[in-house]
Amino acid sequence: MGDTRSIDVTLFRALHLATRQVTTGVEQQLQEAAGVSLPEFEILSALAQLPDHRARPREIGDMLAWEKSRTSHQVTRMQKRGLLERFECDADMRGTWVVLSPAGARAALAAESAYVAAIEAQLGPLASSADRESLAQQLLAIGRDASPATCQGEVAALESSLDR
Amino acid sequence: MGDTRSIDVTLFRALHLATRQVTTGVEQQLQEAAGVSLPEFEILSALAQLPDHRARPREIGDMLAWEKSRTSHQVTRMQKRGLLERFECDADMRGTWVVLSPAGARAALAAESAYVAAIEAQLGPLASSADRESLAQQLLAIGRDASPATCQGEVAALESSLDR
DNA sequence: ACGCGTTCCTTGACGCGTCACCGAGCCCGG
DNA sequence: CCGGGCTCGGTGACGCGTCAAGGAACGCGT
Repeated sequence: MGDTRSIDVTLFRALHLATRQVTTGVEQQLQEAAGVSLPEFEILSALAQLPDHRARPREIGDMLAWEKSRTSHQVTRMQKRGLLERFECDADMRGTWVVLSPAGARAALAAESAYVAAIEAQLGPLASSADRESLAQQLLAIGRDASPATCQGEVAALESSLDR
Repeated sequence: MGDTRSIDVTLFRALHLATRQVTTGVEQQLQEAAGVSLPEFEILSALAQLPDHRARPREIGDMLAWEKSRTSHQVTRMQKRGLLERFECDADMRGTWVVLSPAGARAALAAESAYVAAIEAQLGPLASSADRESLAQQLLAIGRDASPATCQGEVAALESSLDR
């Protein structure tokens, strides 16, 4: 007996399922290709595309739409792994600089291409690219309309990247 | 300058964004309506729809497509909260029964309607129901095609619930 | 009856993420 | 110059999830 669930519940579950599957695949590939997790890659990538490979925690949080304590914890873990370093900030005595270590820069380089490759391996086999584009648009619409009004900046940025 | 990312990367990010937004909203509503988290609800709901409100950990894992150690940890936490109880299993001395406590049964009841309401509140404002249905189908296709071949059973179950 | 592989479940360590909270430096108004 | 509020960042506790490992019962083949 197929349960009489509303379509929305099915959609909700499908959303989770798809995200979980795709994410797991990407994380595995990223791990074996560059020895880095997805959250690690996000910070690495954010710092790598900065001219001097450094940023304040607050900036990182803004770039990634992360809470500051999340940023702090992640930086601490990556510091232990030797991917990042923390330095005092002369201009603002309560702040710090987060800087890519040499190892971190190397990892960022390796991870960047692995990241794209992994995602394309997961999502590429999907129908036409037109389908993928409209799918992305529908998902962004969900993100925009959802109630907790966090990270609208992210949505806007991604949407603008779609209409060329 | 819109970055020259491939569509797949945008799609990947959109997937995460949408899932995060919707999930956060649902969790909040579930929490304040029934005082229960989403993972807690999943176990509660699975047990509640069993005639005697009990199951072996392995069965729970199968129902939810969870690893057994995940199930074990989650049951332990919920046991501490008084939502569940563990009993020895006479038929198989190495196993246990996981049983809904009275409080758990109450919570399950309250949560079930809150869950559906919360999801509809998040996803309802979306275009037509036809759109939502095709969206769900596309997401399930992603889940089916993705490389780590976990939880294909879940995909199949949800897909069958779509074509009536 | 014995033994050995399998299944059942749990545990501990660890990564990730959130919340509540805190100390310290910054800055602006008086 | 001082005081109060703000921002900066970090910390601890906790929930969630995975992996690797392990103990104990089962059950089947001999």
